Parts: sequence; C-alpha cells; structure tokens
Amino acid sequence: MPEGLEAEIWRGACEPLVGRTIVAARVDERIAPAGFAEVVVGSLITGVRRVGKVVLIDTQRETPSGGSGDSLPIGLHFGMTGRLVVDGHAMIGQLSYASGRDAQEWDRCVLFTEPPPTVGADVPAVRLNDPRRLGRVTIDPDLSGLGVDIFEITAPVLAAAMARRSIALKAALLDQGVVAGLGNLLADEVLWWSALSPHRRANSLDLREAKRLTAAIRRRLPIMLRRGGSTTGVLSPDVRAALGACERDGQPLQRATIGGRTAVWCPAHQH
DNA sequence: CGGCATGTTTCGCC
DNA sequence: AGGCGAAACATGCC
Repeated sequence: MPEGLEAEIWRGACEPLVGRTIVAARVDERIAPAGFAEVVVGSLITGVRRVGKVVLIDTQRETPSGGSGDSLPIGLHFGMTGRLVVDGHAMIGQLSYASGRDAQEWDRCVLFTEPPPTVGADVPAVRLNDPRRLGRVTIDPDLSGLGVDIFEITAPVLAAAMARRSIALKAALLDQGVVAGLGNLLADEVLWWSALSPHRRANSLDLREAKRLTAAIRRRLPIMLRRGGSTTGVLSPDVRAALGACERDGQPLQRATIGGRTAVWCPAHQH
C-alpha cells in the first residue's frame, strides 16, 4: 500500500498529535533501533513532516534542567504492507495485498500520548501495523540520499537526474535517489499518462519528454491523493491483475519485470 | 502448493 | 570507484 501518497495521507492524519507528549511506547525490537522506546518516551511532538515515503514525527526532549533539549525526528517507514492507524482511525481502509484484517500481533510500533485521543484514553495515538514486517521505525533517519520529492519535482531537475542513468526509465523512477516517493504503482501510472515506455533508457529522454513526465507527476498525483492514494489510478490493482485493455486506446496491456518489479504498460501508446 | 505482492538493503559482477 | 541487476528479507493471500 504505501507509496508517497499514502505517506502524505498519514502525515496529515498525524497533525493532531502536535503538542502532545509521548508517554509510553511498545515496539517490536526487530524493526527499531536499540533503545528506541527509551529515547522517545517523555518527548513532546512538535511537528509532522513527510519526505518521499517517510513520515517524520518531530520530537523535542526536555533537559534535566527544564530547558528544551535536542530535537529528534522519528522516522516511520512502511515497507510493502505497513500502515498507520492514528488515534484509532485507519485513514486507508484496505490493504490491496492483504485481507484488510487488523491483527494486534502485526502492531510493530505503538505510541501512547498525553493528552490521549478523544476517542479514548486507552487508544494508542499511533499504531504502525505491518504483517510482513518490512517496515521500520528510526530516529533521526539519514535522508540525504533521497532525490527530489514527488511534490517538488521540476522538469530540469528530473531531466538532469535521468541523464546520469543508463538503467530502464521505470527502474530510475523507482530509485528513491532520483525521485523520492514514487513506488511501483505510481511509476507505472505516470508513465502511462506521459506515454513513455518503461523500457526506455532513463538517459534517452529528451527535454520535451522530461517535461511530459514532470507534468504527469504534477497533474495526476494531487488527483490520486484526493481519491485516496496509489491504487486509484488508471492502472489500478484490479486492472493490473486482470491485465485488461488500455483505457485510452483499448489495446491490451502488457506486463514484464523491469528493475525487479512488475511493470504494466500499454505498448500501443507508450513509446 | 507455487507464485506473487504499493519496498529497501545487500551482495557480487563488471 | 561506482553503476547496475539479482537475491534476500518476511509474511499473507489467491
């Protein structure tokens, strides 16, 4: 489920947490750095941000002398199947590749706050629920390797990043060091809208094509965000699985593994 | 049962 | 050295 759009939805869901203090934390130590709970408990939540697919909860610890201490962001990374439940509200209902079940045993990081959510004092403020356990929580994650964020992209920046790579265009879009926040569904979606084949070499794009790709990202992502995320595009999970006809020209869609992931595209209009 | 899944990291080969 | 592709990770579902 989680690509940059889901992270953005969850970032927004986290805004009511600002101003609260983390008073307890339960964490699966296999997905957290050593001492995570000890570090975060007692800290004040001062802000929430998103960079690429990462949701960041900014926290501030009080020093023993009473002053405000170090500011530390908590990083929430969702892997393939992680999702966030904030104040008891699952902003995104269905995991497309899971049953939609919400088992407690899949809770990998649970945070309680003071004041608690209005829905109940025993309800966690934050639950990172992840059956497959590929998600992570981090403290002050290093985000320096990330490329331009999906909501900040410009044609010159994208063109420059692409020009340095000889890998498949689709693989380059999945590389978080090129564009931060695109995942497998969004990458196929923006390629469909910009009429570019996923097989193209990244460095074969001319400026006109880079502009087309940029325009697709800037136009389609806000629409899909409003609709509920990465699954709401033309190449929805249903369409991908059925490998139906292209909505634009009625031609059969094609499927292949590119950059280690399944790409779906229309060979009739994507070149 | 085999295969596949919205992701990231690591290993080995140029 | 650094780019690139494949494998590994971990678990559930069809």
